[in-house]
Amino acid sequence: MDIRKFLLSTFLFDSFSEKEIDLLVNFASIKKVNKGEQIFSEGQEASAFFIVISGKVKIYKLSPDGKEHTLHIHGKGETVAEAAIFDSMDYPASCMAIEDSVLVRISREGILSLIRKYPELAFKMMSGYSRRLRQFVQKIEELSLKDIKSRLAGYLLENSFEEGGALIYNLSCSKKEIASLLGTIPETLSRALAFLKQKNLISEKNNTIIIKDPEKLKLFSG
Amino acid sequence: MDIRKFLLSTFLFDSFSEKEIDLLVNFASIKKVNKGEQIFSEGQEASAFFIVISGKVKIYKLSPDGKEHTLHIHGKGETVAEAAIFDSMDYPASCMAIEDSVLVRISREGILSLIRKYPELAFKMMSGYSRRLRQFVQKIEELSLKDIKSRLAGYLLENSFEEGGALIYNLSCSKKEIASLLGTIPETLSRALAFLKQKNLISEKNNTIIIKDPEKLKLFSG
DNA sequence: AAGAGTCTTTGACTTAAATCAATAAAGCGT
DNA sequence: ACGCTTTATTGATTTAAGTCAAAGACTCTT
Repeated sequence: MDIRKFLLSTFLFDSFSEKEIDLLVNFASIKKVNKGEQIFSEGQEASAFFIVISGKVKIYKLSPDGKEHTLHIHGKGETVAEAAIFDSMDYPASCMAIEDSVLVRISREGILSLIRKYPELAFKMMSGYSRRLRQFVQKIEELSLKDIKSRLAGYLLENSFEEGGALIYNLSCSKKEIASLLGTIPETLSRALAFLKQKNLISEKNNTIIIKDPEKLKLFSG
Repeated sequence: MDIRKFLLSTFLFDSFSEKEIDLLVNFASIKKVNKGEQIFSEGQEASAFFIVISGKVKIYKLSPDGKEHTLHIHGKGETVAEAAIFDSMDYPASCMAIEDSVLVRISREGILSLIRKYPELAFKMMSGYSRRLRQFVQKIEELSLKDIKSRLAGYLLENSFEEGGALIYNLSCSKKEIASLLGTIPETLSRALAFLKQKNLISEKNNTIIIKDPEKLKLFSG
């Protein structure tokens, strides 16, 4: 298992050179967690951030009445909690494995000392931050001015891939989780999916959604 | 408009010291553009990035058949094209003012040389990115699990200040803008305000909102 | 294979907020 | 001051999405 390759696939480090990645690896370690295991909790001191090698973890917050809202699900190659490192000493949300997972842990002190020594690395990371920020802005826009059907259509197009000439989305996590990602509840997602099926834009079997008419779906996501 | 003050109010530079801002200002200039004026074009060398002081600009791409597609609209306080700067790349899309606008222009070479010389500035900037990210996380949370009345109550408490023993919120911008900030429309904001007034939690006169009962309002924002 | 448990779907209902529409009030330029 | 435009409020209606409830499908365990 080559940690370097994974680091190069994250938005924060994808423009690092091999040598720069080697420097980074000095501060990285492997962390294995079981499904349901807590990785960190909201309010804890942020001593490190993580990158998922395999499995899936969710970032979530609890609302005052104890309801859980998933902000993000991180899969293979994605970074977790890097925002907490430079700003607060505390994690701004909680993180839990939703599958047995393997993570790279990068220590806060490690990454900070590295940037002090090699400021060029900061340029590359800031470019990554900038991109991440735009993702959030887009999510807020979508939440406030698109309905569920549009958000679902956009999500499917965004996360599908081509396979044998057809656009495929793999239902790798539960619809409950997807609903939460889209800022809604399972019932509503279920109805939205039914609607798109009924319009013959998608079909579903064996935990995969087949996008039958990407063009029309794109119109919907508008 | 004092560039220093403005820069200190942006998320990217708000933790800079006076001296650091002075260094930055050496590479900053004001750029005024009229509605419809081009700010940069796709493929040009990215020689600078911008922060919007007033007005609005759009980021757009032209498809091969000449059709324009708006990717994003940036308003006051937002950064434009900074990813391209850190990537040392060409502008990946074009930018045009859609209103008469005023921007700060910060040269690529300027900001890069500054960070090379003072790597600590990169921490402050990344910390700025982090804080902004957390703001967005919070905004997403509020949008998905609070109703307008709660969001308004929270917003008022968040943005009010004490004056003569009373909590005051100054209506410095139009209610239209506040509505947009809260992710709703003026009519709904108007009704939410009326509701809070009717509950005797707030009152309004002369473009100021007086929070008469902060404790009860706090309960509402929960 | 049977039972317990969670997911998922579907239906009936409720509610928050958007839309549509019509005034009223406040700015602004001449 | 006068129109003219933009902004703000209020009412009636519609709609999207949440809630509640029930049943079917799917795991997992024993």
